[in-house]
Amino acid sequence: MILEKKKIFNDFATSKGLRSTRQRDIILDIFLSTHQHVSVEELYLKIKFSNPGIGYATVYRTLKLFVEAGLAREILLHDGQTRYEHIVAGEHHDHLVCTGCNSIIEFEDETIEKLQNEIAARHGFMIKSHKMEMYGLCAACRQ
Amino acid sequence: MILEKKKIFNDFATSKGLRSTRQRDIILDIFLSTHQHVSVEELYLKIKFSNPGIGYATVYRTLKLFVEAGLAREILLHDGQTRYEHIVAGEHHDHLVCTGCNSIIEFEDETIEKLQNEIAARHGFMIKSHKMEMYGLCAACRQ
DNA sequence: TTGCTTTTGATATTCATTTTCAGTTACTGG
DNA sequence: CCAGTAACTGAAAATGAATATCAAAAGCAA
Ligand SMILES: [Mn+2]
Ligand SMILES: [Mn+2]
Ligand SMILES: [Zn+2]
Ligand SMILES: [Zn+2]
Repeated sequence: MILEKKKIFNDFATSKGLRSTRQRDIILDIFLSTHQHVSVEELYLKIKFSNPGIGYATVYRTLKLFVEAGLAREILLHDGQTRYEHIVAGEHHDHLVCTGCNSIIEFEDETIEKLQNEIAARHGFMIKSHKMEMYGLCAACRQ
Repeated sequence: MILEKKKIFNDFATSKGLRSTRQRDIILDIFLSTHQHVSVEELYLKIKFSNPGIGYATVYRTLKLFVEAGLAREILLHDGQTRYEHIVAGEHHDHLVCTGCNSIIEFEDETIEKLQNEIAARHGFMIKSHKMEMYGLCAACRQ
């Protein structure tokens, strides 16, 4: 799994003529070791802990490369922090975001995805990406 | 329609103990005269034109009041600008956003809304709001 | 190694939005 | 109608996430 993702990134880097650097390896390792929906800040702090030398800008730059490489997806919720999550091949999900405890529930719904495509088709629109988020209170936060 | 919205805001203001000010009246008038999806910047410039004295902060503050009053909805697309649109009672729509020409197509889909509620219910989640946007190219921009 | 190019990290900058605060204005009740 | 008081305003400063800058460092091909 992890080796596979590293290979994907290396192949991407090669095809783009990017150099192999210690920083990118470290950032990828640590990104792959995180759970879903890490903010840049969180990831930066985690990296900083074991690798104090790595700069903020490099983390930002590298995460964008992961997105380009198809390893990560950018998640913009309503807290002004960009988050990243792992892309699992052939899988897509959307989010229920609890405004009480900031937890995120993931869900998949084939029917909705299909309806989205129909709506787009009806308007002659070509979808490149979509976002669907529901904000509210999770079971625990409803007391 | 416009008078009705003004009444909604006045009632809201009264219920909250807010004072009636010239600035809020002007900003509401001009907001009501705009079309969908105005950015704060756009609205500010429009206001500035006829009322040079009104400050940026007041526009920001007042738009948030409109949201609270149920007159406006905040729209966060992915261009770093917060936009506001009019809320029409008993109506809800989502957006197709063209990344080519920045146009926005609105659509309603009862089935999707129903499915969203079912998903939320299944997770014991209480929805307060949701956002659904599809990004891509509109018919014109596909050439 | 050499030489060239990319990459990095510290720092400065940007840009939307929020906060601050002193002066102004709206309401209350006498 | 006025005075007192609390809310409101606008200019400017502050914030905070993200990006740009640029000199030094590192990767790579020969
Ligand atoms: Mn997710
Ligand atoms: Mn709309
Ligand atoms: Zn919760
Ligand atoms: Zn278009």
